[in-house]
Amino acid sequence: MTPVLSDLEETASSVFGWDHLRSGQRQAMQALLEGRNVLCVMPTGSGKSAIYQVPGLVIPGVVVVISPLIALQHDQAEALNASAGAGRAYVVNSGLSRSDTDEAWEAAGEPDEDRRAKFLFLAPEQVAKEEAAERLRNLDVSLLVIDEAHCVSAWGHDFRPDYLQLGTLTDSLSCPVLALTATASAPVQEEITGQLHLGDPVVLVEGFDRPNLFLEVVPHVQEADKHRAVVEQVEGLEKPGLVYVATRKAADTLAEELSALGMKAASYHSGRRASDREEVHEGFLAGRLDVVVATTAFGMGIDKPDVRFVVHEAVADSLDSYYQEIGRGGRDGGPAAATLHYRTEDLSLRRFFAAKTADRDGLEQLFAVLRAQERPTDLKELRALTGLSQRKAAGLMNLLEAAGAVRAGPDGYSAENFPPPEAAERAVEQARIRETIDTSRVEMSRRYAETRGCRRQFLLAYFGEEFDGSCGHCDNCADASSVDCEQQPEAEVPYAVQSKVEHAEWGPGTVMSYEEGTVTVLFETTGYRTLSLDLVAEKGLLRAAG
DNA sequence: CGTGCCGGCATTACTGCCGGCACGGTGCCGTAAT
Repeated sequence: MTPVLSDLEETASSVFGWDHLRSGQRQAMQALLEGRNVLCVMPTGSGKSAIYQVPGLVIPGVVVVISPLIALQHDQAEALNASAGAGRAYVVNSGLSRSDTDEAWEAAGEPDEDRRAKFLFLAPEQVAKEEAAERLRNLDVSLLVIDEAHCVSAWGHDFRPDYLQLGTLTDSLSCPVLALTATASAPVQEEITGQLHLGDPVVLVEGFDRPNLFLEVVPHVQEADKHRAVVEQVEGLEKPGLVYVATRKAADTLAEELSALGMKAASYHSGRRASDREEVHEGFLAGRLDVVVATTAFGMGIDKPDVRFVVHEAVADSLDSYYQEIGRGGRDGGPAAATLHYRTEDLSLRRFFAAKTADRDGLEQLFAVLRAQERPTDLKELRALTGLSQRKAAGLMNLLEAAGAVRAGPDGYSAENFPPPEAAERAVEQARIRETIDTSRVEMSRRYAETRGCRRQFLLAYFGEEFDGSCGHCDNCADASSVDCEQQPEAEVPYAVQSKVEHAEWGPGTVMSYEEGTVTVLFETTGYRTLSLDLVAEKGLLRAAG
């Protein structure tokens, strides 16, 4: 018997104690019951997890959740195991003993529905292993969930290449797929659904605007002055709050300084011991800390309502990251400050991190080995033949695939008919395109920091949302002498926002926003570019496309 | 690309300045040494 909406509401109420489901949650669950793939872009704290937890209990089979951090997986599994009737939840990762791992897989494969594990949490690196993929294919999987799905786009290209291998997994399972994230601009949404092979997905996006965040940018010339300003601001602000810095060392130093001033401050970054990180995380959530000074490592899994400020001592690498980070402020709806202390020099570190150097020899070697195979070959076999690590092999293969030099099929990869040097060259070109795009994302951070217009309007335009007039709640709007905080008149807009255009040199792109006589377009191969509207009109630089 | 640390040197002060150079962010995994 096919479950219906009333079954979901009944389960939500009896198991989790939620008396009614929000409309977004209901729509997503309904679509999953109909067997559709779903991408949900909804703020943290809006009950995203319910979207898989409730249907998971209603539909027979196992819910497989791909989640980026093991610590997060444990928290989620524990929470599920703590609610009576929620079914058993297991995690599988490298930290488990052989017997614990076997126990989890056996519980998930248990034929008796009543005794079967309902939830299985894994990192993408687990499912990239052929052994685990095989085990998954043999399970009765009711739903595949990709949690924190923006990681596909943010990390898949280099840091954690196994994220881009998840498309193979979605292809091999016949269940619906649910991708969840709190923040994703339109191009990031497209990349998620594309990379995960979500054919014809239902995309549910909830409003991005956070009107209670006061957006502010404070420009500085000298590093020392900027640092002093951060310390002074944080000292004066209502606690608790977060400070984001660019380096581990800066996190430690600033946390010490703030502590010396009498604040309960701690640093958080990946260089600290796991136990210390856990203590900081817990301490912040429990209200034992006033301030956490952190690198980008801190954030996922932080759902604390009363964060009163998110101060940045350096620009973020993109507005996607920035919005994610400031979005941790003011979740209770109360006022919160989102202040960026800005120096143009800080952009160089972000550009440095955006730089990618592809391993041409490695690409050529991997491609040559694949081309010598007579039948499709999976990554495990190719690793055995080349001696490459999983991470390295996956990274190279992602580039070759993006370059169209290899094809992924159900039984593995096959090489197109290119000479290896040409395949490598095309893949190197893909890495170059990626670098250009990432650098242009840094450039959008710069434009946000330097805009004299309404910052809320700028941010929302970046995320593809229209916003009429000025917000009255950013530094530029609050400043009466500010030159321009008004919406551009509609008449001056030659192409609609989100419409497709084409540039003679830069190829196809999507119109993102208009500001102060310019138009910003996201081009597929060169990233964000801002053009003067006068020049566009005069030289006919853009034309409407498909 | 920019920062900050280091050694060297000049200084005539228990400091200051300069040039050169290393380093900089996110987390899985699995294996080896304790």
